[in-house]
Amino acid sequence: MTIRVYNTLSRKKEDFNPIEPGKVKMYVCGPTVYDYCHIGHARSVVTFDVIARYFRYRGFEVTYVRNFTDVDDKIIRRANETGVDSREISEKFIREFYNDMDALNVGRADFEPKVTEYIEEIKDFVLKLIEKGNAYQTDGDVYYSVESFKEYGKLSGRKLEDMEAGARVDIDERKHNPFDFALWKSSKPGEPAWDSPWGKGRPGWHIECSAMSSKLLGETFDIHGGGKDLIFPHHENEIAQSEGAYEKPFARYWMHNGFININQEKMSKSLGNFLMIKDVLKSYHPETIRVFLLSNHYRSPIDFTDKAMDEASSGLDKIYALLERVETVTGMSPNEGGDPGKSGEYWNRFTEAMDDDFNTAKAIGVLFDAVRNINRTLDENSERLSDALKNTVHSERSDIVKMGRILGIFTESPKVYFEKKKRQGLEEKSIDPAGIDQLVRERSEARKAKNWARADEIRKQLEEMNIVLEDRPEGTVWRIEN
RNA sequence: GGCGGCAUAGCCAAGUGGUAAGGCAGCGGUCUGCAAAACCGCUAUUCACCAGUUCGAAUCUGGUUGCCGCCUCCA
Repeated sequence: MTIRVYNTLSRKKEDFNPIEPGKVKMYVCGPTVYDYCHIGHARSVVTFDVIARYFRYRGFEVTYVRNFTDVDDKIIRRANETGVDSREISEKFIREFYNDMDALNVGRADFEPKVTEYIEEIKDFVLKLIEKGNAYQTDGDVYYSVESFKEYGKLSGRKLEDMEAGARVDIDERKHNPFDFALWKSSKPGEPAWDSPWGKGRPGWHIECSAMSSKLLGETFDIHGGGKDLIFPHHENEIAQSEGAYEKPFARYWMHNGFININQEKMSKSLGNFLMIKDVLKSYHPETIRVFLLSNHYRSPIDFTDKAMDEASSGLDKIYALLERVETVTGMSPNEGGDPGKSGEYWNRFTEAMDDDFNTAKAIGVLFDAVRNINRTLDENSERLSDALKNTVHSERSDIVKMGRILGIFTESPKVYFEKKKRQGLEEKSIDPAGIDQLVRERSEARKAKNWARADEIRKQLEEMNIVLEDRPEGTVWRIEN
């Protein structure tokens, strides 16, 4: 079974055929580090994290590159606004990026290049484009001539003529065509600058990805990804640069993730509704965020709402509860299972879903099917679980754990997961757990004495505090409702 | 103005020619002192609307309506 990938370039799903059999080389545009990461960054990074994980589990040798843009107008602007050195700003927000992404259990890419580390390569690239007649110098700036690349617009489906009609483009007399873009920008005093044949300056926005990808992955590589908004102009311009310079296809498959809305509104500066990852993490378990993100197909828009997050949270609780149940009933240790050699029915269905353009939404449906099936088996055999059924349960649980490894969830033991969740809920609602425990003890005494009236009274009292009790054979446990 | 996307039950959502996954919520049941959790059953003869292609369409074609994105260095 081959993996199918939706290619923005052809606007179709295609069979994935790597350049080198068994190897995947992918480049994903990372953040410009001038602020904290918002939930939209999380979607992009988590999406491609899962894709890279899945390729690896499917036996591919993956080389994954995700860059940091650490020289950029926005960083400089932030530096000017705050009086902080631009280098300090970029370093700070790279640290913050790692804080957020580590929390979200995002794996590191194989290469995480920064623009400032590739200045020489970038200058060479610009020189090459000038030599080939794709770029021209004017004052201390170098521009790419879009008219020199006859396929300009092939990714975004635009034509230069069409765009000129209604677009609002800055009129710059020095440009041959309004859509020409900067490869190298001369610097003002105090701005980050490097010596170059064109004077002191810095790279333009698009050139870094062309330069770094060719250095790390080659002139042609398999997958190039990023957010939908990057299709134009960023990725269009990368194609113009790289194919202009090397005269061969740049990336074979272009993958773009959709956007996140907040309560049906686009995140925007004017609305001031940018939702930062670090803030979402205050209210929700990181795996809840992953489940939320992966519950929709990566190309569809998704709407971030408290309700959607609560639903994701309930779903995750249900699965962790099942894992805990299996652990209790069969004595299977928390991290046991996930044997890659063995594959059960659910695992097979899961890979079918993932093979189809990484359909994590469908894959999560399979996950819930597996959960229900194990619960059913355990319910129907609550008296005694035969060895044969025990093996079935083990195998199905093993499938679930394997799926979790791809999706980047179930990394905690159920016990720790529920404890963490409880702690977070207590903090948010400022509830004192000792008081709850006291009431629960009192209720247990009442129950022992068959004083049901008192027991129910306490249950009711706790219910009003959003505390739900569960009387299990081994004792009463409580949890906070969302 | 140009380009593109989307419209599936109360809500979220998968499904690109073969007769509607899954989750949340709701109702009924099993279990329970009562609950909770779990499980079982029920909840879209129907996929925005109209026409067409086809033995057969949510899925393809044309049109209509509605929503959204990009064309502003916002993932």
